[in-house]
Formats: sequence, C-alpha cells, structure tokens
Amino acid sequence: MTPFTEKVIHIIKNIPQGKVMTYGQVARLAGSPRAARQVVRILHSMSNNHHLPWHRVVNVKGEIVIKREDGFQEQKLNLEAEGVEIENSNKVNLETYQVKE
DNA sequence: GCCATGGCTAGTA
DNA sequence: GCCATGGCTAGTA
Repeated sequence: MTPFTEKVIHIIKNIPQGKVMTYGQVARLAGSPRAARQVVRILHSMSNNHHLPWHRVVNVKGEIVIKREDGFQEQKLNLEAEGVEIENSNKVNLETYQVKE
C-alpha cells in the first residue's frame, strides 16, 4: 500500500456519517489535485471493502455514478439510511451535505 | 491499460 | 461528448 493510497483511505474513513466528499476533493486533500481518477480506481479495487464508507464519495455534481449492477442501489440506500436526501433518484445536494474543506 | 473524474468546448434549441 | 489526467497493477522480459 503506497502513501497516496493510505492517505486516500484515511481521508475517506474520516468522512462523517451523513456527509459526502467528491472524488476530486479526496484527491486534493491527499495532495494530488488531479488524481481524481486514481481515487476512483482505489475505491473500485477495494469495493469488497476494508470497512470503508465508500458510499460517501460522489462526483463533482453530487451524483451517484456507479453502474446499476455494481452498487448503485446499495450506495443510495446507505446514504438515505444516514439521512442524506437523494434528489432526482441519483443526486445529493452538495451545498447541504458536502464536507467543507 | 485501467478507472465509480472533471473541465472544457461544440453545437443544438 | 471529448480527452488529459495520474497513481497503480498486471503481466512481460
């Protein structure tokens, strides 16, 4: 496990319940502003997760972007269970729910 | 060569 | 809707 990967995992683990971060935001906090896709890759490869609240990471528009076969419903249900409201069946309001930096 | 992005233009309405 | 981005893995040598 590389330092960048460890940082990313640490950051995601610290997203509070009922809050979300974007892929790019996680990358930025981990010190690589343009490595959003790498954050995606890490999450994807760890989808059989190490107790990671992966469902609290969404894209820059607040959308759930997982394919249905993977965990779309799971992510949605997990978020709703924490009190996060889903608009238009796939979107969270970042104004309200995104962790401020 | 992968990836669950993101930021930009082109081009429609 | 295009494509640059980047850290990592797979898989060859």
